[in-house]
Amino acid sequence: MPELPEVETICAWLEPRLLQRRVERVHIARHDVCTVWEKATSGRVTPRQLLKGGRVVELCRHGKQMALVCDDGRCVCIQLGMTGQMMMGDADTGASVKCRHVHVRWLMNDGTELAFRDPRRFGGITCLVRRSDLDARWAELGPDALTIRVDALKRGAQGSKRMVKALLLNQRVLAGVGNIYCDEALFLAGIHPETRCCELSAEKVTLLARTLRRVLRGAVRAGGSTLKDYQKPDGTPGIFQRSHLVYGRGGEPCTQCSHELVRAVVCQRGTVYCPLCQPV
DNA sequence: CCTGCTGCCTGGACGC
DNA sequence: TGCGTCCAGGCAGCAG
Repeated sequence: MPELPEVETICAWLEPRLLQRRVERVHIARHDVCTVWEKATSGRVTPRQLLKGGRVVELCRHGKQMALVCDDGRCVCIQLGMTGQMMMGDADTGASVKCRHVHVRWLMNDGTELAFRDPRRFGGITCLVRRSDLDARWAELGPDALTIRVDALKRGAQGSKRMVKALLLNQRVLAGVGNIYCDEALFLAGIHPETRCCELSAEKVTLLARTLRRVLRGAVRAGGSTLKDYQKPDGTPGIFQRSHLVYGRGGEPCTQCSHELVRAVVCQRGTVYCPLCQPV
């Protein structure tokens, strides 16, 4: 599932292939995956709202969201949800042509095609009219997790009785962390996922911020984690899944102490941790 | 403010 | 081979 490192990898791959290209045509196979920012559902989204005729001047990311920005300020903000993919290739022979669940295609003026595919449709596309709308949308999220600072994390944790896992997964506190990197960071920081935020020492919060940045940076370097659906826009996988220490390893021995890793449900999410290395 | 629950959605795994 | 069932989980919305 795409979290911050996967989206960052996708953006980095797409940027040189999209910048300065013009969107010649937009094909919308499913209108219901598209919404217009701060507009009540007033009919179907138009190709123009999806950047038709615009020149791409910027690709950016905040947390798990990515956006294409055109020279006239129009933007599309893309959330990949659980199973969303961006595919890019030749408009006639690229992989997306014969794929199911491709909901939107952008045909560029150089004969390439960008496609949004999302079998389970937990993701979606938001159209924005001005570049400043994108800033407004992203201002509702917390700071980007890749560069999270200790004081921002402290503010979220201070005096809060919620569990630290809930804190890390809350995109308004910290943007970009999902279930995988949450569990990985908590393991490496030696923090039990059910620890109440107010019980965390200042040292632990500092360690957690540093660990989050380290885990996410490492995952970006590895091109993200490919479990099932995620792939880079050219179809190649990431390799960070090989580095997972707890995620998907319930029942296996802990890499640090050999004790059996526990799988439990925390915050309604499947959660894996080491009961010895991550004491309550 | 917080937690916990539901619903959205498909594909893969598994049991029979 | 083909059913039925369960599970994965990001996020919005709602009740308590």
